[in-house]
Amino acid sequence: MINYKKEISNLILNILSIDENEIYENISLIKEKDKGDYTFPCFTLSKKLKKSPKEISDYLKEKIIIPNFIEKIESVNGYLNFYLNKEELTKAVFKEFDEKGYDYGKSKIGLGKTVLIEYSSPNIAKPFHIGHLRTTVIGHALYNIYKFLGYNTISINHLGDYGTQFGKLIEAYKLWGNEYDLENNSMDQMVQMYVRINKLCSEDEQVLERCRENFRLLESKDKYCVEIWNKFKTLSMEEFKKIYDILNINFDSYKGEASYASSMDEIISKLESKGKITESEGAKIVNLDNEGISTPCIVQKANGSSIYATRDLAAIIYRAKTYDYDKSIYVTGCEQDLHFKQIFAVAKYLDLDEKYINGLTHVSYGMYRLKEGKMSTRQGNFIKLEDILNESILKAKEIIREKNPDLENIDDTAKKVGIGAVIFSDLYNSRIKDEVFDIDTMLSFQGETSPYIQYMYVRINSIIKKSSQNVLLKDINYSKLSDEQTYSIVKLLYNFTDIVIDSSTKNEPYILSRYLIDLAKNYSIFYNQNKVLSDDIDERNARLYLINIVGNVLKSGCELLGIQMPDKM
RNA sequence: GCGCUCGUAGCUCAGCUGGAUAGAGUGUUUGGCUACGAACCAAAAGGUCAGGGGUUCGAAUCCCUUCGGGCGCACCA
Repeated sequence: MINYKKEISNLILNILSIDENEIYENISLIKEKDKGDYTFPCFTLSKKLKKSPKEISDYLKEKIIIPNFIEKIESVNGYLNFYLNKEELTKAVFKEFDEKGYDYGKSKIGLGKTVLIEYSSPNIAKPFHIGHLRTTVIGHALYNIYKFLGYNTISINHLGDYGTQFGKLIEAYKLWGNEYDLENNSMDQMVQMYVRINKLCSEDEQVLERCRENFRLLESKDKYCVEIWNKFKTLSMEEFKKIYDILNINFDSYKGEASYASSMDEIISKLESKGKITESEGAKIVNLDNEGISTPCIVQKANGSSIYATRDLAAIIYRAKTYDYDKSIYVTGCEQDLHFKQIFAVAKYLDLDEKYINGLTHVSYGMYRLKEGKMSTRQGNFIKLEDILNESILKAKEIIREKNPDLENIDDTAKKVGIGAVIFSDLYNSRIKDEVFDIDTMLSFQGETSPYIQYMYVRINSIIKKSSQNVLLKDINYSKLSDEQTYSIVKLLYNFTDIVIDSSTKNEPYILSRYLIDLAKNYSIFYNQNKVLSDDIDERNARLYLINIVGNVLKSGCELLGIQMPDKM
């Protein structure tokens, strides 16, 4: 479709010989109503041209020859405001939809580029709690978004299947293995063991030492330790699969931390050959003062076993070789900010192509906190995600029973609505904000929520169904689409791709979430003021075509967020 | 103590690569279902953009500073 910003900047460039970028960057969308669509503020040119902003904008208004896609230009107090030709814009949007259908909005800007997204990455033998929701839904949304833009996208579940925590579990199993029935309710049992051993560790330093030793044994392939480790791993994966099935998520790779441990020696020797390693209290560390990071990075523990930083470094090398990535995104909580700063800095010393270093991106997000305080698996203080999801589905079911008792396949719909609400509530704000976990907000189905969007979608659906018409582009009489509500919708539809691109460059799904609310809201206003199935055939056709595009964008947008669209609700 | 980060309406948050009168939702008050679904729409009230200073034609947005919250700071991940 036509790029208005670019076209408008060309119009100005034809008159003034000024750096193209300076013009282009200054052109922006107008937020206020009735002031036009795009504006070019002339203030920055004022000094350069030694004229007042108003003189410049007046001059430009006189000089610019108005092309077809512009309706009019106004000069207001130094702002040069452009009003688009509504019919031309509507035609462009409709034509695009006619050509692409459900693929409307898809882009090819990512073609030939590979993006890795590491997300979710739960820890084996620990419950999938509400704190894992953010990485999971943000990562999944980004995965879909990059894919939509044409990137070769690979999702990686970097399972937390290694580390001292397993030494702890092994120790717990040694001590009390016969007290727990791991065959039934395995996750709950494992968690109880984990909480119990952590309590003991905090009371008795010697127990903690034994746990570290267990992990060292595991890493050196001690048969007994490996056996227990595998047992925990298998049981945990079954549990995680249940969650991923509910959320409809698959990963391209489940390669966990353990698989990188064997590369530790290679990393250490490479760093040593560069003279980057120093010993401190028996451990091997990399000093990062030169990188502006005052905390050094430990790459090998005093007892010789590996540490997560080393395994993450090994993963970088592996992924560079295996995937030849252009961008490698890590979706984790902000408490790991320092960790990623450190390993991204150390990675510079590993002889990797600069492309791989520059592509490393940490996408961090704020903490979920409980009203009662911080969540901690170690202390057994957490909310299971599964419980939240089930509660939300149940609530959706109740509301459907009340509002639409005759609906068929209630279960399937309740799932789409209930799960959607949980996902959406997590994707509606910028990542960095801390969130106090509030079940009522999360399970709210009114206002700025996914059920709102879904509701608009199903209403569109039933109108289209009732019309039993398939309107063709050639039958559209554009003069029937000249009202303000329609134009607001058309402009939003035009912006869809830009919104998705913006979400990807900022790695912020909320930009898309808010756009979908905006579109749904504008549709609702339109719906309340205009009868779609009008007696005027032209009007009816035009409106049917319009709302069909709205429905498609709402659906594909929601699917990008990982939210499924019901046909009825 | 040092580093990172956040502070906008009663509450939850947009707006932050500077641009026109700071916006939503929710809650409160009020109005609207015999048009295509009221999980909706309309209206009212609600603001010292944490405080102070600076840069600028112009600051919620950039810089400095104070205060307050969160996170991190060596063998957990």
